[in-house]
Amino acid sequence: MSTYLNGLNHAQREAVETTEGPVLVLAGAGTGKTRVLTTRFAHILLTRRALPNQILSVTFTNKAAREMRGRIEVLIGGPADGLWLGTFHSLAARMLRRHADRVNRTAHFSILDPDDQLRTLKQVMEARHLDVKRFPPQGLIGTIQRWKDRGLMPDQVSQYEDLDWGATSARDLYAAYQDRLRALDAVDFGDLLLLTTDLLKRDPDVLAAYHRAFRYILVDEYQDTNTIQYYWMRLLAQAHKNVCCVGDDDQSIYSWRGAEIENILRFETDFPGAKIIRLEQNYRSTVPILAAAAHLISHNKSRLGKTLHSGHTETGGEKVEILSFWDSDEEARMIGDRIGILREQGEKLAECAVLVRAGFQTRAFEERFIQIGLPYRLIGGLRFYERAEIRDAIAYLRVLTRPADDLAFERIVNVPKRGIGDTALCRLRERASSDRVPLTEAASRVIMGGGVRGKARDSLRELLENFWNWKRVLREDGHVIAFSTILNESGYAAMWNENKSPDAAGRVENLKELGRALADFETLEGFLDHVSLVMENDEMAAGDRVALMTLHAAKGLEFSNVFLPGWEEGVFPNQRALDEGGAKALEEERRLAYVGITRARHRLIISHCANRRVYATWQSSTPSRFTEELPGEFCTSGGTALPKSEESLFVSSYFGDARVHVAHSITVGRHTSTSLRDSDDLSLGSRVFHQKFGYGIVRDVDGDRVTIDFDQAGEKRVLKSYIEQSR
DNA sequence: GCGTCAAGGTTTTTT
DNA sequence: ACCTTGACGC
Repeated sequence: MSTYLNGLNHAQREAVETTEGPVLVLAGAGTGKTRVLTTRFAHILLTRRALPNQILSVTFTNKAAREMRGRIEVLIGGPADGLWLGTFHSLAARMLRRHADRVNRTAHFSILDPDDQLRTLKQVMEARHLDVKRFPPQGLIGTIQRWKDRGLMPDQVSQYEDLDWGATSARDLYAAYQDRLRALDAVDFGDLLLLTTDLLKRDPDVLAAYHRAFRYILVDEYQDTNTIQYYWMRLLAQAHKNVCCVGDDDQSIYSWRGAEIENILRFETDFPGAKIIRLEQNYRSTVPILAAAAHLISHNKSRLGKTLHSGHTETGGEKVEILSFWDSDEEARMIGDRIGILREQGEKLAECAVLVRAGFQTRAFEERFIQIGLPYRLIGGLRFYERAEIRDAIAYLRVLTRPADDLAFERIVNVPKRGIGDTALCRLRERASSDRVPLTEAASRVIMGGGVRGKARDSLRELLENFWNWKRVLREDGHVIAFSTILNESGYAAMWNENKSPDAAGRVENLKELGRALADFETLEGFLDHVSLVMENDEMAAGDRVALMTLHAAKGLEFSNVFLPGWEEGVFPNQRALDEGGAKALEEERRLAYVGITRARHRLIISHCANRRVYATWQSSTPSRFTEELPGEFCTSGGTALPKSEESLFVSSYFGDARVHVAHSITVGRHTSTSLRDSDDLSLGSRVFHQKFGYGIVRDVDGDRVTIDFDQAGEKRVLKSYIEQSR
């Protein structure tokens, strides 16, 4: 009989067995969401409602897709090939390749990474003589991306939300950028969904074909879908409406990327009669951890309302620890030691995770873990394909397979150095734009026509000849052999082999790794997509290691022991997020804290530091307001920093010969922390002291920045937190 | 065309 | 403190 249904609770079972019609599963953290999704998948197969390739399963990350694939393979007892299972972007890419001609691309279009995007936009701006300094292209990329997230083509952007951008406007630059992408035979991440959705809207035949192809649709992490993802899903689901979306509004942490929590509310409107199932039995965490999560998230106002109950009968469990440390080095040291103790007690390192708010926080931990020889894996960070050597190697492959890919050509034309510099490249660009041909073609024309002379000409000719040879090798001997031929004959491999810098060896290793990965693919096309959409940094993935990652990267994972360091105002909640998004952002920060807490099964240790290094200087910091939002009866406090009551005392002291009002002054060893309280008002004309520039008079105050006329250094704009008032 | 030096920004989170 | 970028000189 159907053993795969055994052990499901009532709600889970309902979510699995309600296969027909629209279903929205509101699944709290640790309520068996993934289990429901995979069992539902298996149920549809085993009751012969559909074949494996007739189910479209969408996940948010590649990691989630891999895990789901693995679990499905266990359930159906065999390899799960040919499934339509992946991220929104990878599934959309797969569709878009099939119909590339309908969106003015070849089937071999390139998928640009963020770096390529930026270069392209810069070029577009420079072509219009826009000052890249006054109008930062990064900002414009963000604006364009958000428009794409909302499904807006350039001509659909209303003039009211258009922005002036020098002599032109953001919308016009968006249009020009899209034209440039088309000329490059390329798309960016956002286009994968935008162009696919546009095609499905425009072409009823294509849409109908997908309606026939997919009988069932499953969507994971539904709370994090943005508008374009929602349109895409709705278009595909509208015929049969057999769509099951699983999500948790309390774990919505991607609004900055255009995620719309409204999609959950919209679901009931767009799919009338949708069945709503709530999963509220938590099987993951102990009572104190659940209590901490529930207490914290109850401070949020905008929630759909969902109560998490413990699915366990036992009521024990260690209290949540809240620790105070002097600075981030001590925090890393103590957490490292603590993990060492856990290991001695028989805990697996792979069951320990350190989850941080922002990437820069991982450094202190990496340094400490290396020092004490604690094996760890850094998840996220610089992804494999973002490394320069990988991008270079890929660019060589792209130049050969995608003739219009000027970005790839420009990237490698002078790497390794061949004496083809700016002047030669300018000639090529001029020729390319006047003849309306890609750079590779322009290069051969310029050589013939004599536009470039000397060393540049010889090198360029040699490179083009190499291109021809490598293309032949690619055709005749396949991509694996071609890859090593290219690296050797181009001099690229030699460039790194001869490099004396300490990371050169690692780069050579990465190139070898790339070669191995290449061998896993039948075609170069499939591989290139894999690299830009899926490939992650897995060099340190194997073995029993502590996981070190951002909270965002931790979504969907669970660990027995979870450390949440850096719970300080400004770091978490993140000041920049609050500045940009206000009260709404605070709630999202709180949801992020909720995600962090609910990753823990047995042990949860939250910590904060009294001092943190910001760029080159020390700043004192106060514990995160979130620590106040945890239930006291389920928490204990500890750590090595001074107790909070003493810490918040205001102490008058002398600094040099001037009396200074010190917000917070703790002295341990040689460290002394002094700073101006945020609430301190600086009046114009008052005399202040700055640690680097000395004494001066306040001339202007702008938020946390102050313009000061220094006695010695002249007028400077400095951060308020670095100055002290002298009275 | 390439190397050296100064200046300025950097640290939010990701497909 | 670090890294990337641009200006300048050879």
